Amino acid sequence: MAPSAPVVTRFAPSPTGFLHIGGARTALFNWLYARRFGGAMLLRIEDTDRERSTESAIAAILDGLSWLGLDWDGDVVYQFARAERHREVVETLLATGGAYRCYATPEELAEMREAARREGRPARYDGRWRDRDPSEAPAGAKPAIRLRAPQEGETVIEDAVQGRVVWQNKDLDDLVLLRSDGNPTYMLAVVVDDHDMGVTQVIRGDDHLTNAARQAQIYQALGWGVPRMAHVPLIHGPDGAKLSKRHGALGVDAYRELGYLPAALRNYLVRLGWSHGDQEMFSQDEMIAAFDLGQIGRSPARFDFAKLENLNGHYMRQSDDESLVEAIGRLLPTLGPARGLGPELTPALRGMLLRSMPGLKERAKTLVELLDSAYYLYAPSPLALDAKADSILDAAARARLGAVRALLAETAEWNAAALEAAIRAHAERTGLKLGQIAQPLRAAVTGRGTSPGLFEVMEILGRETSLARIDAQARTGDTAPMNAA
RNA sequence: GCUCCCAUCGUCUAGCGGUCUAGGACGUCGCCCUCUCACGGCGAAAACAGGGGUUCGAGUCCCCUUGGGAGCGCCA
Repeated sequence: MAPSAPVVTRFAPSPTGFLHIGGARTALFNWLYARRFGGAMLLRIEDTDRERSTESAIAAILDGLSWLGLDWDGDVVYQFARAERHREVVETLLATGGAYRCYATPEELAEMREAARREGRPARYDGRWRDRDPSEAPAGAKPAIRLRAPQEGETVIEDAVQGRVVWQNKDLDDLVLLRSDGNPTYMLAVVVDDHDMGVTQVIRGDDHLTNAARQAQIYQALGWGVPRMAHVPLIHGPDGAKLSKRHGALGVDAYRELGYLPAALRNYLVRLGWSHGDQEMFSQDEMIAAFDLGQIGRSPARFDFAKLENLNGHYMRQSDDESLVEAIGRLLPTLGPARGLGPELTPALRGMLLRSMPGLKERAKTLVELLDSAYYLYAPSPLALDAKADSILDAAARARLGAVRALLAETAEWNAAALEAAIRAHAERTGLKLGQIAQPLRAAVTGRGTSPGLFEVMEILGRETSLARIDAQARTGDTAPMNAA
């Protein structure tokens, strides 16, 4: 259903850490909904917790959104900067009787909760200052300001995802709007900011569902309209438990370093909790055209790396060679050192990578795998053999290598077609299977048991390097195979 | 403990009372292709949590049980 008024959504992370995967999906949903209906997505940083908010977290969130390709409209709103306005709103509430001063001490509050729990009652503030005369206020004590919430009737949220959710007002207590130190609480700040920013549709994690009820009461006290709500189930780890750092609660920057493409992550995320019939693959435009709140599921989804990898492989195969080489280049500062590579691609390596990319990208699921599978292009000399290559190169294989070496050296044209023709002819002559010759050659030339097509590899490596590597393995007896150091 | 939410293959999901002997995707397992590994193609195993209702008819609606999850701060 298309909203009647212009749509305004917002993504409102608190900058106490990186942009995690659940936040990324929430941002994506907000972004898609705004784009779908020609509206705007605003970005608000909820930095009212001065202790835990950091500049680096803000930077990480902004970077993460940009990397994912999610842009926001207008300037970033910083919630802390709006504290004055929040206090002003509380003043009006105090004036109309919608709020009152509460002098209960933290000790009293703790006692209240403990007693409630002991007696099996819901833990809530008992309203002891709700109707007390201000003259009874302890001298010099700074009060917190609480909402005078309705005590009868019910509070209802018509949620686009969860449906109609009802709370009995007797189960909800008088929440704090302004702390005794004069700072606004989150509950108040969200309401005022969403209202002032003209937010028409709130889309957020369903850990906020119960907050929605309390916020609705604030809206009502203020005489403001409540925005439409959509509470999206959280993402769980593979074990069904809450996402932890071990399995998926990584920052989006970590996914970047793991070698995932933004397009793949977007596609994976959009299908986590949302569906459009049987469609699995979505270009950015397709997502926007198809997205709506009604197709979001109500049950939590588990994060599955295997599916993300599959999707990533798909998007890599789809990518043009040039952009994959660029993507590897951007990852080199973090991936290079461990692989004996500098922070930048040398022109020579870049060239070989580009020529090899059609064969390479077919076989890798991530950019990291892509770089590792190209090992033979940048391997230092002497080439290290992995276990598989080592086992392929037994005495018989090395002997065959010797025979093939001379024949390869004689081929006039060093290109894939000519090399293949020469080897095939040799196989036919000797009655060997192609694999009996190709596998030892592959092991000698790449140091691995698997690689892109052998003849393309040899063409790109060039005559000199290829023959040198074959020589290193063909000579038996006096030269031991080099094992990975 | 209290309040609220949820429940289809291992995983993501389609299904919005009859077209469901439940469909797709990932993963898994076979086979084909093949110089290896991938890709691709073909095929297989794999689910409506349990119990009551409602209805001519229930995966689809209602209730209970069980099992998950979230929230219960002068955190956000």
